[in-house]
Amino acid sequence: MLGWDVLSANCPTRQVLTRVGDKWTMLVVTALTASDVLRFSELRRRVEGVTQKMLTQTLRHLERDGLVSRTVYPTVPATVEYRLTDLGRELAATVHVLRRWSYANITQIEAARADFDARAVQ
Amino acid sequence: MLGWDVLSANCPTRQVLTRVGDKWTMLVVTALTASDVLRFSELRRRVEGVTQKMLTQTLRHLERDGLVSRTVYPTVPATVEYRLTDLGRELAATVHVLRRWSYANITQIEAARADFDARAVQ
DNA sequence: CCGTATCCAATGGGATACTG
DNA sequence: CAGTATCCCATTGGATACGG
Repeated sequence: MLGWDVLSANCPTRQVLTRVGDKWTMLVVTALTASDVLRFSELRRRVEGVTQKMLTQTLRHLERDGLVSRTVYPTVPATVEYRLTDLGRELAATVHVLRRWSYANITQIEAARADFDARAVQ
Repeated sequence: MLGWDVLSANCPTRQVLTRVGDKWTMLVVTALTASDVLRFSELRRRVEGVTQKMLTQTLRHLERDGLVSRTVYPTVPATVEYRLTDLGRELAATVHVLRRWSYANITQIEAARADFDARAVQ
């Protein structure tokens, strides 16, 4: 298949948007962008609010999709490092743009909401 | 507040990622990017699989955030047009990049998954 | 045609406890 | 330290019916 179309119900590219869209993916990618390599516990500290379960799940998904690589060192206790792959860094670049856009426009968005809600009361 | 940080638990910019991340937002934005202006029923046909309820909800959220404008013509039955605002088009540009990236890399991602799953069986 | 309202099933995701 | 395994609640979102 050469021409993908995300608007088609069963286009596999929808899965990418689904993955990117789940609660912690973009935040984990953002944290990894800033630090090159991070251990599990560091990642957990940086992504405020994420639970151990969800961080593990998010990292597994990213690893499965080839976006993050996982390196285990046989120390006691175990040391595990996570970093973005080349493919992951490409995604990170997009996420970065979205994040910058959010920073630049969140004020305008909140103003729009306030305006919308004010009209709705009438 | 000047320095936002999406990694902070209660940074309002997280809401942007939440909004972008819900199931139909990026698809609706994509459809609107391609067509400039669309009626509700046209939008519903283009975004395969979306239900009336979810399309309405997604459009309301986008409208509330100032990303989509809604125009009602007092015909019988009602005619309603949706289009991206200037702010919405900025978001659309980012979504567009993400979509292109998905098209370019979905094959590689699926290969990575197959590889990951094959190893997991061992 | 373009919604709103309701009900309900499925999924997502948090809390907690336990292991190498 | 870095997981895995449950349990369970909250939210998402689909199906259906109805209204302007």
